[in-house]
Amino acid sequence: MNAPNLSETAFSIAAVERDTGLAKDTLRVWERRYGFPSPTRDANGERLYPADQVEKLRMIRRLLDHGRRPARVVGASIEELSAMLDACLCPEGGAPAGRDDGLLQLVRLHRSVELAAALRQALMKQGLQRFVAETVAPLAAAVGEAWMRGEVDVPEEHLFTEQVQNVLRSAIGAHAASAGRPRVLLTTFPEEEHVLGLLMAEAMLVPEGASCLSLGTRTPLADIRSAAVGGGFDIVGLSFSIAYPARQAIEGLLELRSLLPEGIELWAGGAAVRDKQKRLPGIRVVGDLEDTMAALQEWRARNGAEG
Amino acid sequence: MNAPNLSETAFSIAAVERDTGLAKDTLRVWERRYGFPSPTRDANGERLYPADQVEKLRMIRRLLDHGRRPARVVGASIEELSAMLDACLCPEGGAPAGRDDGLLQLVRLHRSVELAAALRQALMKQGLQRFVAETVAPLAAAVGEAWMRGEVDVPEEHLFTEQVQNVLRSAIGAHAASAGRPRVLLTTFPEEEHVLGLLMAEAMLVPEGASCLSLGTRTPLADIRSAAVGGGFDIVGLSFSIAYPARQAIEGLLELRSLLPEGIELWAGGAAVRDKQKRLPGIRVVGDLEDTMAALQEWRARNGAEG
DNA sequence: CAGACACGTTTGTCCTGGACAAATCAAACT
DNA sequence: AGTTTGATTTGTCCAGGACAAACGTGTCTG
Repeated sequence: MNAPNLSETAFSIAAVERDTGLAKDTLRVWERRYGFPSPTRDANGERLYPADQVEKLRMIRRLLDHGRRPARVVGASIEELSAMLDACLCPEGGAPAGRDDGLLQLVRLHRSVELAAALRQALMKQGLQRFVAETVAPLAAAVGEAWMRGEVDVPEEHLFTEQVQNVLRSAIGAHAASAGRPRVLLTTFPEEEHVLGLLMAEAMLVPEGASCLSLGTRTPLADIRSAAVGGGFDIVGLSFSIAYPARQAIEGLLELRSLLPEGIELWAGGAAVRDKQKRLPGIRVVGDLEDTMAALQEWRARNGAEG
Repeated sequence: MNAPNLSETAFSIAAVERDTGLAKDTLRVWERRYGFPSPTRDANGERLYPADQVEKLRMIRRLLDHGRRPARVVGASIEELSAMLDACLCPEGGAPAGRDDGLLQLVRLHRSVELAAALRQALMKQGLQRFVAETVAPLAAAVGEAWMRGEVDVPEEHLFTEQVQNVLRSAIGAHAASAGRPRVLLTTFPEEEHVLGLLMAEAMLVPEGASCLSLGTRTPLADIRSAAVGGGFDIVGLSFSIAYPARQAIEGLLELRSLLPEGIELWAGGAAVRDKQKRLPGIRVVGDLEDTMAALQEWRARNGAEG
């Protein structure tokens, strides 16, 4: 009695917007067009979404992030959605997690203390760069896949991000602040809030003697420009998660490119820009973490003689 | 020519919502009622907000966060708004920044390397808890004030947050993971993305032997509940920045209180809930960082004998 | 056969103008 | 001084229409 039955609680349209990330307008227009969701109404005629419909909406959201289109997923049954989520992932490799299954299990089971210990141990054993490339990146991919499947939820994803952040920030901070070149400014666009990509990039570059400054996530374009120009940076690095719309990434990158002086390079990495190099003239698309190192070598080859 | 004149750029209603935190509905209803903002229209009849109006909206937003009411601020001139902002801040202490002026200057001037060094030095000198209470918290307040006055902008605020985060996460990570009581789960509500409050709380509690787990920001209510229950936590701690609407904080806290079993305490801290204790029965409002320690002592007095 | 172009469809976001409940303020009252 | 009552302010919700950008598909070309 103290804990209300979750199956009976219902959510306002504002609550659903924040829990699913679907705009109020979108929720209303789906109802009009597809007949789903079909919320009840309170005494004042306002929508009340039952918990199971909210859950279904969250599954739909995940499928949309993977490129499905609404007409094919809004209105499908729970079972069909579940099947689609499986189909989204299976073809891309039978056992994608591999040796990191242990860590993924720790995330799943909320074993935060053990997770932190295991991460630190791996860091000690591998060194920062290999730790990022061989442990953190695959684990992040595995968590992302499990998230897509609905096997991990918000708290697990947060737990994972927090623990990795703790370890990486400590490790990066342990390096003496370098005055070396290139000077790299790292951040994301205003709609992107995933920070791990930035930290992984920083962790790869700092041991090489580059001088990195991360502004964290969600920096407006104009502010990226002024920070880069005012701070005397050689390179601006942007990170994009898989949820970031590719179209928006390209548009934003081209605009930023036109804002920046030619002397400052623009690098972009992450799932949203992979394989988009040809549509991004004047921008260095960094395919993966190893490619980051290659890009750094190239920069030094270009600028070493003159700089 | 290469850099478009900022005074000529204009923003869509969605961009203004993102930059000011004012909902689209609110922007439209203000225009209808107060005649401000008064955006132009594009070829398609959609609102286009000039940059100076967006700037004014940001000032208005700051005043609303400080308790002013819309009728008195929407429609005032820039000069009047500026005067109100000064009046908001001056009475609360002539020289609020004091000894941290030096650090604030480093933030203002983007001296990231010096800032990081100064923070680490202060940490070494003061120890973690005093560092948080005497250096980080006043500096955060000073940055917040400067933000309110418009003297610092997005990049400075990000720079500050990142550097403090680096130092605090390193320091917290340096403590051996404790198995002690109480076990505290720290996070924020979905609309709140400021993380420093959580880190400061964690930095105060961990040296006392409490066992803290931070889930980071933006955790849905239902997930807070399941993480708290499943993880065997004694206390759930929520952090609210000054920008968080007090009404929404109270509503959310009461709802979460009803979701949590009685055995788990609920603590709330931050500007948005200060002095709201009487409206929050069953919830411990933590006034400031010292009060966090007091609350911890109280918990141990209550639970030490039996637990 | 890869890639560029044109065309119909899908889809998210914006619009107007009305409505109302919750929050707040002001005044009268124990 | 604190509480109750009534008037006003204010944010959010609703309906239903509109449209441009994104997308899928088929066609043509080198």
